[in-house]
Amino acid sequence: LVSERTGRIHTTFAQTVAATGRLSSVGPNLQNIPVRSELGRAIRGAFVAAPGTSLLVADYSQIELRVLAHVSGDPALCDAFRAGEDIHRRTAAEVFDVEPDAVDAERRRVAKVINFGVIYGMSAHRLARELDLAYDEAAAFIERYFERYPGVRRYIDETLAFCREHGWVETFLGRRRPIPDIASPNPNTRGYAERTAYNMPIQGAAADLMKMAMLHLDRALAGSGGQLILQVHDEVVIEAPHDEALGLAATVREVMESVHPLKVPLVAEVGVGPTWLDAK
DNA sequence: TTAGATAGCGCG
DNA sequence: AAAGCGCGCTATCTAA
Repeated sequence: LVSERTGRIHTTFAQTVAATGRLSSVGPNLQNIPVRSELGRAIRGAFVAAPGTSLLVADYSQIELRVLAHVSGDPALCDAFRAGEDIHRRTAAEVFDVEPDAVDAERRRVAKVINFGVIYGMSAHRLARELDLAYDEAAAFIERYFERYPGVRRYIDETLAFCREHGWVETFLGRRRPIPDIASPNPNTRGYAERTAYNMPIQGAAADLMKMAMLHLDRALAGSGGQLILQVHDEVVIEAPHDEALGLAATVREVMESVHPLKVPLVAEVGVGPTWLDAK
């Protein structure tokens, strides 16, 4: 897969594949390079900057949950992000009815799974299995989540009502996805369509924002030696000469955070290093 | 030999 | 795996 022209490996980004508006990466897929395990991290460390350059890795912090706060307008969720809180800690505090400072690691872990899972329709059954809880306990957590974040419940209900009426949903920036199965008589098919319907405006909006940011970044980098070389959904990798890297980091962060004003702040974190691993 | 489907596993 | 969503690649099996 090494290019004869550049001596490097290049992916191809497919722009009309993912139904949510995300890019996909093929030939090879560079959006699923391992990183979570020890061995995985070693593999990611094999991706190195060209001689004389550094890698900048810039990723959006909790972008989907921030989009959820924006589209739902939920007071507690918006409040948490505006205050710069740790969102998983905040959810734990809400669900377990304790002060954020009193949240231990275990309860934060539970809340993290709830934050990522419940809003996309995770069942109490799966939550129970994943967290090794009793079914009734898991069901109670989900119920509690929606009590504390009633705007999220409203967002889901209103999005489903809209989808049932029109047969499609859209991001707040106007990207549409047809959901014909919303009217299916088959409960499994319809259930899948419903979860898809309220997921797409969130995942899709995050994709919209990143695409806009990439256009702005390309423009901002134009006069420099830096260039975009990779995108991994909520993260971009930029290669820049050593002497420009640190200065560009601040610019990249500013461009990404100001791409489009939301009801809550957008936060981007930028790291610099000799490898893809070190730059995070 | 090739195409299509499935299982398993990597990422956000 | 599962009532979380979105992808791509390799190995394996079946059918043509």
